[in-house]
Parts: sequence; structure tokens; C-alpha cells
Amino acid sequence: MAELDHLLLDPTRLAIVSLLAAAEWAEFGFVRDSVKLSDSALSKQVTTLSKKDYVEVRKGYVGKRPRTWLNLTDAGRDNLAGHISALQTIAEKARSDGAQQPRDQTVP
Amino acid sequence: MAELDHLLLDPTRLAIVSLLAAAEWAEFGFVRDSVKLSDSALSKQVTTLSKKDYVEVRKGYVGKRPRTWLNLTDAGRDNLAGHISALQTIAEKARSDGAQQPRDQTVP
DNA sequence: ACCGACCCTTTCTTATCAGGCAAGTACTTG
DNA sequence: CAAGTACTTGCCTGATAAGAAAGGGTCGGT
Repeated sequence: MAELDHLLLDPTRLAIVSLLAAAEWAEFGFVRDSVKLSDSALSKQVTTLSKKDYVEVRKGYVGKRPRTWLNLTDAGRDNLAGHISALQTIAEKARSDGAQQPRDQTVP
Repeated sequence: MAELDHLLLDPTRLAIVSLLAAAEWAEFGFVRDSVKLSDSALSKQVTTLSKKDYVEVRKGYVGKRPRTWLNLTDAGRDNLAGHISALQTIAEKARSDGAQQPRDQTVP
């Protein structure tokens, strides 16, 4: 449970990161539409994620129009993998129904 | 992503619920120690979870001392299962690296 | 009968933090 | 030069988790 990634607990960020995990160099606008965020909300999350080195931001142009692309870093990918596997560990414990009973089973 | 359970996004609650999924009728104190919460914090989470019918609370005595037991309801179990499988769906999408590329792959 | 202990509950307060809104930046097009 | 594109930033609100501390009901010892 300790390995749950704090940044990835937020569903919005999890959506962004897992989208990027599947996409590689996605456009800002594409991500914004996919995860249904406002410009500002995504911009803030991207700032957060890039400060922590989860995503790499590259700015450039398409024709004469500015564009921003996002890519998951290796670190971000690793953290996502760790987070997911931590969740799976939890899921398995949850499935092993009645595996370890608590002490004091004196239920009236 | 829509099926992510809002109550189960909080790691504390996820810990409680998955512990209960594995344990069945666990004592308040056992849960409190397992997830390392204060009395008050657990008490509040239990209130939340029982109001939403995720856990059933039973009060009784062990000898002459009051005890509280917690049990995951069927609804809570279902919600946990749904949440976990939603997470696994996300995990699979994340693993299928480069499955669906975004439009406009013109990266400079 | 009173005091402390046990087992939670509740209230209060603080802290964090996501998102809406609005203004700002930088550049381009009509 | 006004308007639009593509974000970015600042301000504010609302939600919520947790610590601290006090409370409540019950029991056991003196």
C-alpha cells in the first residue's frame, strides 16, 4: 500500500498518464479533449506532472500555429507501472476472501 | 474511467475496504491498527462507508467490553470489484503501448 | 459513590488541492 | 489593429482528510 503513487491517485492525473502511456507524444488539445478537461485544468496538471518528471513537454509549431506535445517519461512510465501493480496486489488480497481472519472472531 | 468509484479513490478507504474484503467481520481496533489510523479518522471513514452502504457496522460486547465490528456489504464488495476492474482496464490500455496514436503526429 | 480506563464519536480547526473563471501572453490572420 | 488561437497564471471556491481535544456510555477497582 506504501507504493501507491500519490500523484496517480487523482483520477484526472491517472487518466492523463495512462493516456500518454498508450499514445506517446500526444497533443495538448488531444489530451484535453480525451480526458475532458478545461485548458487551465490540464495546463495545471501538466505543470505538476512535468515538475515531477512524469511527463516531458515539447513546444513547437504546426504550420505557424503553436502546439504543445506531451510525452510520458521513463520515470513516469515506471511510476505508473508501480502504482498499477500496487493496486493489483490490493485487488488480489481483496479477492482472497477470508484468507487471514482477524483476531477475536467472537461475533454475537 | 467512468466506473472508478469515488469513495474508493481515497487510499485510506481503499485500504479499509480491501482489508474488509479479505477479512469479514473485523474489529474496529483491528482495522484501525491495520490501516494505521487514529480512532477518530477511522470512525469518520466508517460513518462515510456505512452511510453509503459499503460496510455494515455491528456493535456488541466481548465479555463486558463494548466492541464494534465491520463487515463489507455485498454492495461494497461489488463496488470494489467494479473499481478494481476499471483500474485494470486502465492498466491494460496503458500497457498496449502505442495502440492508438493521437492525430497529428507532426512532432518536430 | 467516585475515578480512571476503555472504546469509540463528535466538534473544531487546519491543510491540501482540484477546478471554474477571468485576465494575460505571444503570435498570427483578416 | 482588432480578433482569434493556444495555452498559462492568479484568484477564489468547495470538498475533504486528518489531528486534537472533548464528550459519552459502560465497567472495574477502592
